[in-house]
Amino acid sequence: MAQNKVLLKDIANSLGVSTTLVSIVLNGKAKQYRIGEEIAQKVIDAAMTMNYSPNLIARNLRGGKTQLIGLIVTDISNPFYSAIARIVENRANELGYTVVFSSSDEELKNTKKLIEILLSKGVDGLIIVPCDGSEEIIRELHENNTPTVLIDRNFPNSDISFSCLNNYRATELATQHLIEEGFENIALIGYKTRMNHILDRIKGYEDSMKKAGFEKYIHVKKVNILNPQAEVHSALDTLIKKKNADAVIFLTNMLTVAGLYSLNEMNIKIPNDIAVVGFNRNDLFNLFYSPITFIKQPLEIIATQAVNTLIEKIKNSELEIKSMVFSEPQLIIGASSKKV
Amino acid sequence: MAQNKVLLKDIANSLGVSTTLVSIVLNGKAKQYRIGEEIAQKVIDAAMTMNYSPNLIARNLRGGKTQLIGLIVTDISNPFYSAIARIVENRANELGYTVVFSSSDEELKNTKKLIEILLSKGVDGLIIVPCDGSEEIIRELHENNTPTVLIDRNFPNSDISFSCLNNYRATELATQHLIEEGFENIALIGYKTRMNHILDRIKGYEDSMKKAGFEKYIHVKKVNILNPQAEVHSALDTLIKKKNADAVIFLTNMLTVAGLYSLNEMNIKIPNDIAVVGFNRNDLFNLFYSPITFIKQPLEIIATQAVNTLIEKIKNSELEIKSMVFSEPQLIIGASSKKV
DNA sequence: CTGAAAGCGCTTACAG
DNA sequence: CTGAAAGCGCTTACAG
Repeated sequence: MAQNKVLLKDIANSLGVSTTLVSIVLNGKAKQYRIGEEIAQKVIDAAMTMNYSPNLIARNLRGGKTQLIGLIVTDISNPFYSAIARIVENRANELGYTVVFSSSDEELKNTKKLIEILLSKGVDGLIIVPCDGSEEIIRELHENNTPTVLIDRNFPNSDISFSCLNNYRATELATQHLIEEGFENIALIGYKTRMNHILDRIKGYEDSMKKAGFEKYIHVKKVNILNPQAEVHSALDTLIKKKNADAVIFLTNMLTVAGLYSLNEMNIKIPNDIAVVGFNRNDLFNLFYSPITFIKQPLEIIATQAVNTLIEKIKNSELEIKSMVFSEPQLIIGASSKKV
Repeated sequence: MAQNKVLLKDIANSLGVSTTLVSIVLNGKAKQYRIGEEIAQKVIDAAMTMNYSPNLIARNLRGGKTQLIGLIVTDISNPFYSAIARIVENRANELGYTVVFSSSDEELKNTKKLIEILLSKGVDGLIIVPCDGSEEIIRELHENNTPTVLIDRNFPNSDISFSCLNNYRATELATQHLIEEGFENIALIGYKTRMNHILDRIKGYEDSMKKAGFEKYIHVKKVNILNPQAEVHSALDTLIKKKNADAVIFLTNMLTVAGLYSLNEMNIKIPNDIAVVGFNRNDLFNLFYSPITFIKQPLEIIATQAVNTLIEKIKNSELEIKSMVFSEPQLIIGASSKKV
């Protein structure tokens, strides 16, 4: 790399000392090795004036660490994941790490390939939003002692650390709120998937409906996670026209946006014709003609926690660190879920 | 790094040949060095079965490349930049590269630090959204022969390659459209900056106003790029109440969103009280009660072009590749700019 | 056609 | 207190 031409050797030569000495001083181990104060200071000054910056590649070769962590999300251009990415970046930087990101598009084969690529680039560990079917390959990672933390989604009955939302509680909050507002025929739109985060959200809804005695109104529509627009549209059409739903909960940010497009198109008014609860904050929700009630995830906590756990694992590879954190959701109430 | 314990040496030993031989074969230089076909095949087979994957760190130390490129945006959680990041990622992957991203928050000192970090991680080149005041340090990069391409913004009178929008044309389109619709007192809200992309956008507007004989209606408000909300609010207040503006053009995505929040708060109706043209696509614009007319950037082209140029530079470091591309904007017309 | 050896820039036992 | 030397895993002249 064209830059950073100043080497340890250069500053050693200029001072007439060994590179060992310089390396020790610059790594802050002068005291430990009882290096003379004056000479230590001279080294530090020289490094400053010569604008020395160490070649991390070389340093890593020797120690086996790159201070690089890999982040695999499903799509970095999804605002939910880019918000997470930003927090991961900030926290990683604070701890001296740099982030390599990549998008799996919810595909197992992409996830597999990205893991391989990131490992060959020498990342010290991985933060992964796992896609459907990825449990096996992620377990292998874990068994190979590659520090790994799941984010946003988790595998139940697994030893892999994760940081995600208390998903059951999220829909419980939403459903109970709608019931309190006087809605009864409350429907739900989620994804077709075996992933736990969605299943938990569905369960939180179903249990709340049952508890209120609304079993008969339980309607769960599952759409394809890739390109949901068309299926969301027909699901809404059925729910409104056939099932007489008076409220609908969307299980993700993308589903909520897709739903709002459809409702606008169908000329269905919120909350007069149907009440809406969405997932994850979005400027759109606040500025919509009927501000959308939504489940807010504590992203800052979720993402920071994931990074903290990962780096703890990286630094203490001999320890079996197992951190499973569910963070609490919050319901932000707007006009979209108010009875009129 | 727990994985990939298989070394070049291991496969050399298992075959009773030298690491040199293995290295050559695995780098596809068997023909070039006229290695025996059978032995070459044996090496390849062994590498496969032993699941060898090279230590890129070591390879890079030797003077090779990391196939890693750095992307510095101002904020990865800004939907505009995360959209770019995704396209950069896709194109880079297609070409065998992986992306390390980071956010500068428009701060020169962050940009500087990030460049240093990314270089010390061994990236082969950089794609940068330059912030105000960063011309000097980026020129240094360029002079040090670090492959560098600017994206979204450019420096005029500079030899640094870039891929960005034809910014002058963007506001020319917007202003002419508003004028054709019958608006006259058209204001503009941009950032306080010396950066060229904003200056060009201002100029495109001013020239169009002059050409239409509306010099007297030229109002350019510049707000602080960090935390623009409060300043946008007071700018709009002045423009509407003091200057009687009948239309306003926002120069970025974030400014447009901030403007919509303010207009809602002030209970100003679009387009009845004021017409609006925004910048960059956003679900919000489409779903707003009065769908927002906006300038659409050909992001796919802009980002792909940046990656192509960067990788061309990386691969042909002896060539002086200078690629300066302005892509054409498109005006997507909604209800927000229609005369009522 | 193939191998021994040097070297990338750094860190860290090991001596003294 | 300080330095000579080995080694991290790989590539690439240089020999033969």
